[in-house]
Amino acid sequence: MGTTQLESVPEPKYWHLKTVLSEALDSEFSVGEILPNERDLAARFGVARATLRQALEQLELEGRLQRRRGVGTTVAPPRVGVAVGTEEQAWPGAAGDAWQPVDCAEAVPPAAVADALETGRDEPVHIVRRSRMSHGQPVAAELLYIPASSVPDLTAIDAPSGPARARAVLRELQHLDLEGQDRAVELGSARADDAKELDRLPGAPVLVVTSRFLAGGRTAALSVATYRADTCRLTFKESGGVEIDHGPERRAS
Amino acid sequence: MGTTQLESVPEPKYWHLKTVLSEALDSEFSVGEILPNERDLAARFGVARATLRQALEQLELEGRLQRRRGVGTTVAPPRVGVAVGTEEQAWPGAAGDAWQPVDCAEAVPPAAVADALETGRDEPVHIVRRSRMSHGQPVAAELLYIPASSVPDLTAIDAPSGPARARAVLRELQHLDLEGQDRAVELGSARADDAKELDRLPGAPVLVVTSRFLAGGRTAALSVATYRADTCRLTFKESGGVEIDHGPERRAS
DNA sequence: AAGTGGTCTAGACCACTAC
DNA sequence: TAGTGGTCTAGACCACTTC
Repeated sequence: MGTTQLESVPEPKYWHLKTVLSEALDSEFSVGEILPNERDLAARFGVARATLRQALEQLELEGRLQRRRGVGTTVAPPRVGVAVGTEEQAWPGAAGDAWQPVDCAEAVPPAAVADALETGRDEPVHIVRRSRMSHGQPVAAELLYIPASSVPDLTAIDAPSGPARARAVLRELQHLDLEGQDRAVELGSARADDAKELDRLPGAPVLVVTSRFLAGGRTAALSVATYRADTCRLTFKESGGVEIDHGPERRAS
Repeated sequence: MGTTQLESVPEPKYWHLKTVLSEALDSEFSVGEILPNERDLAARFGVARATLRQALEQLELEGRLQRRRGVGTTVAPPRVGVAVGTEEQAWPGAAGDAWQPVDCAEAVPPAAVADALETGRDEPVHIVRRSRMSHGQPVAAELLYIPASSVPDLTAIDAPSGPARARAVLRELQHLDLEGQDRAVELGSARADDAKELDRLPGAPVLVVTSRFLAGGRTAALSVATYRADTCRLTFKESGGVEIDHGPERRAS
């Protein structure tokens, strides 16, 4: 371990600043407390505001700070654990689902989605929008892509759009036999619409969870969920695990 | 869907720039190609270099670009899928493990780790350092924390440190009954040592995967793995899934 | 209206790579 | 040595929230 030669690099100012601020947060501030404004902080540390901001940005990325335009910078609470890999295989919309249907429409999906669904690139699919809350705050926004062939018995009687339509589509989905599922997590930045729903600015870092639901030997539904990367820790429960409460841990420094 | 009122926001320049560049990348550049340098690009678009850099930063975060000091900015290949949730429960170091032992030492872990392991905060544990490659590039660095009580039969004959020691510790670990495991993913920034191993600058965005290995009713080992967020897509295979090849997909725009 | 964070500029110098 | 991206400055103005 500790024997990597420190190679006389002049540490960037913002990096050092970040360390100093991080320690100050641990010892001198409590959750929710408001920090001095950026101009004052920069002056206090004798750096330009842009440099100070570079340090704050990193701390926000790590979930230590929360900044809101017009308000100020506050000390963030520890990240909330958000369960993603519920072990029991279940379709979206099954009982106990953490998501809330928001809307539904029929439209042509992005090419990458169409390819995964093996629908034609010009073929419209059902797109269900859902949102997920935790501790009173929005933590994720989801787009669920469902080919018409996955919900063949959807009646024209159901509402043509809106939450009622979304629920109808999800209800039909339950009729299929779920054969397996498949998940991927990657870093992304929030699109304008997701950002608004997550109460962040466009471009904010998000964890993008792509899930494929398999039935009848093909992808019967595809979910693209964007989680706030600053406030969320995605948890995956796997077989045999007892219940865990990570509590107010910090990442190993 | 599409009915969120567009509220007359003047789109920031860097955001618009990002969009323009993104489309240019799709249509006019191929993977590995070198972009014009930042000063030229900024001049070409009529913006300050800092603004141009803000756009490039986002594109790099999304895995579209790769920037290397002294070299230039190149078009990044699609993110590589890296399997994380191998369904078969197995201890680190089991056959077929994707990780390569690098080093091993005995030291006091960070407080958060000690708490998770339920060891005393001053009690040293084995710390195994491992690295993971994919397509010839380093994609992740890991610290594995193993309490002495989890490997009681570790003999003094084994090497006191280095890769041989690491292998010895891992070998002993296999003797325990793995009862379950537990995983979490969150966004972080690379520490200096991880950054060097991942061939990135300190502070680079990483996906931190924390895994707990349960045996004998407690946490017998804890792994903290940091994956390059720019180049990796973490994949989780779950029950029943057929093999999937996401291929050169892009995230749904 | 006052105060906050967000965007943007036009420079400068530094660290690193490649020739 | 020349060229690249990385850091830093000292300003300016804008968008947003709160009072």
